[in-house]
Amino acid sequence: MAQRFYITTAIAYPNGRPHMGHAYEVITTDVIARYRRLRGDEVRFLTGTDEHGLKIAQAARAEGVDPRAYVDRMVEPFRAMDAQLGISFDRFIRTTDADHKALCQALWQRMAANGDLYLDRYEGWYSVRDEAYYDESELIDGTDSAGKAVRLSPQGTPVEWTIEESWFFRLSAYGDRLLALYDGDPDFIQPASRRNEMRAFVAQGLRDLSMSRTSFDWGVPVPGSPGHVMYVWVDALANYLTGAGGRADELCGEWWPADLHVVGKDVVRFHTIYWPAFLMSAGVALPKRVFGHGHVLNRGEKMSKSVGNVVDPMAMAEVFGVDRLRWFLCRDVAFGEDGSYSDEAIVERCNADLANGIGNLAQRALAMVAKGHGGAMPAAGAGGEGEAALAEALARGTADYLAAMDALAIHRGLEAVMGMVSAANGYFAASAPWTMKQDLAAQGSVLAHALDASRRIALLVQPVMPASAAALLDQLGVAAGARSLADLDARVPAGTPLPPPQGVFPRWAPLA
RNA sequence: GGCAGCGUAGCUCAGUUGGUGAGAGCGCCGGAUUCAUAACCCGGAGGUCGGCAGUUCAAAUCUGCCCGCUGCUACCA
Repeated sequence: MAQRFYITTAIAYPNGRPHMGHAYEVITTDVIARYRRLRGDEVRFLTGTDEHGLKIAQAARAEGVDPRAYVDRMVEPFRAMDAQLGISFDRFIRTTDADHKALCQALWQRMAANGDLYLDRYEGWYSVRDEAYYDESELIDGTDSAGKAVRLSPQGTPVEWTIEESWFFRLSAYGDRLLALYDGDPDFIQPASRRNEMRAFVAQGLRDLSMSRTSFDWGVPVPGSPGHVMYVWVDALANYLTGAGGRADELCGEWWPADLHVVGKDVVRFHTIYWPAFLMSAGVALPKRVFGHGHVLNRGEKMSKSVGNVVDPMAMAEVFGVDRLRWFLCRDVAFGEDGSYSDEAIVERCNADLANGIGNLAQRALAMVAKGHGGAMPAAGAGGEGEAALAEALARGTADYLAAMDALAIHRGLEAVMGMVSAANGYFAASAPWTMKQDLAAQGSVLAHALDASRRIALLVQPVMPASAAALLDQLGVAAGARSLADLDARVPAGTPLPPPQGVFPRWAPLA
């Protein structure tokens, strides 16, 4: 029976254009989703946008448009990016979707019914200009026009001690249960370094959480409490329930609980402390795992407008091709850690792995088949030591790949695949089929073994490079219905006509 | 400041509970080869395993100190 797998990305905050960080998250999550499908799992993949909150309201107002109109426009580049990058989501959720609003309010009422929400006052240093509270430690000292010493926000705007009515969530009551969760299931938070941080955070004691705002209205209204909108994270996190098919009358949709939330390391806290606490309060099952990925840096530097290194992932995909970008990000960046990218690194990596490795392996065998074997898959003989060694390397590589992918070590999985490529190219060179012109059967056998290695490799890289892998499998004569993990040992029958070879992974010429 | 972690070949990193000769990939150099996308294959280049001092028959792997770096340290997300 097919296993069900519900996977999500964090939802993006569309107060700007999508950047490489967004692309990285949806790509890696897509790879995992496709991998599960390849394994035969029944997958639900959710992604989308987080459209409420102060910053959106401010940005909309700055443009003099309605917030709804603003987000309707801002969401489009995110959709376009997903389409361009081949993101195979099942639903693109927007927190402004009608079904989501209803679910949020139901979730709220469940938490309230459990006695975890209470009305109190939130006090703090508030900047009217920024419409935001700041912690004492964030304030800087300055002087006003009269030369008097005053306290300023990090943006240099004046702040004043303000008291606002707010709903609070009894987060403080959940510390022990959260610690028990982390300790009872070490995989709940990954990587381990993040788990340690979150554990330390909880262990130091939790304060109750301000759950509503009255200073602006762009959010989900708190039921029965006019003037209050929900703290944006309540609304944002709840998207995973809505996306699972949850409704106001039944919070748990058919896909809940999530098997995996893939999120950036910067939002791990919200997903591993607030979110489980909310769910515990509402009496809803917890997600099984939260994975905090690292950030990808442009040449090792954080992207910033002042440095002038903000990269548009769509332009990048345009230049290099979607699959090259996907391959690079998955192969060159250790999943869970920060990584770095540059044009040079992408070209280098893709030329080495794709053009010289995977592509060349297929091409050298296919060319000989086209030339000397009438363009039909030759018969594979029983083979000798060389074939046995190759088979063993392929089996080991496949096992390593599966283990790594199951453990979310995507980069390790691809490393294992490259080991298979290396073994196959080694086998080809050692067998030297081009010297067997006098014995076409022997030559054909070597080619068949090499092509089968290519087939196995192409099968495994499908999650990362869907389009290229499909093109390669076409070249290899693999039937459309024989491309899942279950077909790993299904060799292409001898005699199968193979189309004229065409390089799937052309070498990238030196940058101009 | 507190807590956690890291610092191994030019680059990115592997190195279980301390023990035969310190590794991989990329890049680089040399060789071989010519089926292939000047790719593939083979070999090499030798890095005080951040520094110092210890524990031990034996430490990259344990302890202490020092230097450097990173992350977390809550209500913008």
